[in-house]
Amino acid sequence: MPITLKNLKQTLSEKGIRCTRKREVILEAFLKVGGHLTIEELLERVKKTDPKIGYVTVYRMLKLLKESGLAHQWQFGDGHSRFEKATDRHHDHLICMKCGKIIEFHDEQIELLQDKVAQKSHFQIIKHIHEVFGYCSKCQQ
Amino acid sequence: MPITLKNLKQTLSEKGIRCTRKREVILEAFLKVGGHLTIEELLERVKKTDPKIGYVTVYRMLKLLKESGLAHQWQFGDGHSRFEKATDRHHDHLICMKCGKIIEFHDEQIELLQDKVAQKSHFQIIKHIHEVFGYCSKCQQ
DNA sequence: CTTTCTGCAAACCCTTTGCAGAGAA
DNA sequence: TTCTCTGCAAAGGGTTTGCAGAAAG
Repeated sequence: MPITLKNLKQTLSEKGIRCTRKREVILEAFLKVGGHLTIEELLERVKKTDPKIGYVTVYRMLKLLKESGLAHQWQFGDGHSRFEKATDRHHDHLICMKCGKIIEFHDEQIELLQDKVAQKSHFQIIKHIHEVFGYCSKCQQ
Repeated sequence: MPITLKNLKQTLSEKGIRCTRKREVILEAFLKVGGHLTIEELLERVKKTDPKIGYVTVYRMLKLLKESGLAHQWQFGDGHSRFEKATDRHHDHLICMKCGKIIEFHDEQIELLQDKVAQKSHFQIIKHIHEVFGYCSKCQQ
């Protein structure tokens, strides 16, 4: 079941969370863009529809989505939280250190090996970050 | 070649970094403790030898070690930087989200598959982060 | 002496919260 | 009306820096 604006709104309403116009705008932007967004990045998109929406409203909306299990929060270590739709198929990234291009990848074999490693230590995996930094084809010298 | 206090000091001196008594104390503590230390944790150890050493001095020492390639800095997402002695061998981490335990792992096959993924996109790898979050054997219910 | 270190305090930067007015039900 | 939302401004919490005095070379 893909997350649509409609059923997302319903899920929220069932939890007694009001769906204001501003929250709709934030939801729409969040669903449309996809990927791992910082609060600032989402705010920027959202402002194109309604420039009066502020940082705090986006922040609180993402917090609600996270608490409702509809979004995941990531910390990649650059000091910015990143949020991702909960039902996005898991993927990792190749990140170009020069132009910032992001290439998504998913390798089932890597995931399986990772599971094996965890099993060896009786470790229960909840989530993982696998980010590869370097230079994309255009930025290599 | 294991990192000893002696050759560490030499490496630093070659870079024109002064080795004061306070820095020696910090170095000794850093080498002795091992593991993944936050600045506060290292400061606590260091204060047992010289209570007059402050947070900033530890902070700047770790920054120097990192810039000299003698320590690695990690961000595990709890808002605290963690520092680790540089080792010859690359490794990644299983991180317990409850007790904070850190299990190191290295899997050559994963690295090879990662190389393959990058090759497919003509991507030149410089470094990567592969952090697995979940619950260690003791923290599972 | 000259240059680099050190500690304090303050600046930073992102996140989080208190509060009064705005908006939904 | 009554409740929740929203935005501002300010507080938090860890990291980073400016500066004057201390210490190394």
